Amino acid sequence: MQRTDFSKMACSIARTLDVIGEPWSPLVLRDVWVGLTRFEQLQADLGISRKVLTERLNHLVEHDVLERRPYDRRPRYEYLLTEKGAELVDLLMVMADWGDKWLAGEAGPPVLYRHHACGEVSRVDLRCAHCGEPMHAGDVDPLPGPGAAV
Amino acid sequence: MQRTDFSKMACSIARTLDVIGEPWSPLVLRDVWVGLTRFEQLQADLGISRKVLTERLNHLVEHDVLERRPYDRRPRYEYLLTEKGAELVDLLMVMADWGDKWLAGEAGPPVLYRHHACGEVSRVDLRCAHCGEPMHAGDVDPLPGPGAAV
DNA sequence: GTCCTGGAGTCTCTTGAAGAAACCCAGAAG
DNA sequence: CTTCTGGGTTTCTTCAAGAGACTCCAGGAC
Repeated sequence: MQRTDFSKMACSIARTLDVIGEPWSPLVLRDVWVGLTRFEQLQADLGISRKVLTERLNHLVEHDVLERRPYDRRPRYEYLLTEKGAELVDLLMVMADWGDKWLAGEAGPPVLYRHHACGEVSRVDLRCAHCGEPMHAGDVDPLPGPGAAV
Repeated sequence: MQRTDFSKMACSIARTLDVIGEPWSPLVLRDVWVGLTRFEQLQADLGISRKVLTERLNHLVEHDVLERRPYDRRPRYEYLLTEKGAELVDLLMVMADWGDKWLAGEAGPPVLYRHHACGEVSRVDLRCAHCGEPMHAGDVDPLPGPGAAV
């Protein structure tokens, strides 16, 4: 694929893609989130090639999204979400929400989310951290920030 | 790449990836969002190969995320966000937010977002659509939904 | 000790996608 | 009638993804 290096771009979207933009990476993260934390489990669940799974796991560990931890004396490891990784799962929830709305079809969403705080099956809602009002793509103006390109 | 077909999986994350998971697609969407709507503009800004740009644009149009529209009598077209596409930009904002927090480094975020409603530079916040409390990956339990696999 | 098993990778080979860059086509300008 | 410009298409090369066999290591059975 001769992948372009997104990490150097002055764009947080591109930089994020550099971490989880490769094929399978988000699904690996989802699986770890729901408790499939071992190599064999991930390989079986995703049907991904072992070589690519190895590469993805290493990449995610390098970027401090997953932590590789022995779970037994033998060469047995499991992969756990770091704090950085857990916040990426927020992104996955938003992704799932869009898919639920636009791609689920007749059958309805394959997965529902029960919110601990209220106990209800609910959806995620994007709000302004400052005023609390809804904040969507059309509700904002992008402006150059301190880290903008020269 | 012999890309795996994510669209058949009973997972809204995988299905969403089928629409914008290919390399460059999110960046194409971002560019269209900020007003780079024409083939030449996109190609110049991203430095993407023309062939791949053609493929991505066609794919996004097929999936009703972008709309291809003539802007002159001649063979001149521009690409615009549909409603479905605009909601994908919400996802990009969350992606940018994560990148701002974890990958921006010394310089700070390259782009800031001013919220129309309050006029402040702000960040996006994930809340429960039901109770309004914060809703993050650790605050929910996933359960099988109506469209779950058999 | 020797054998067996299971987890966690590595290696090899083939196919196909990404990149680069040249080429093509329609309509307008001169 | 030639040139220019936007919007692609074509060709060719390189490199990543997929498939699946093979390896390595530790512990337990014998």
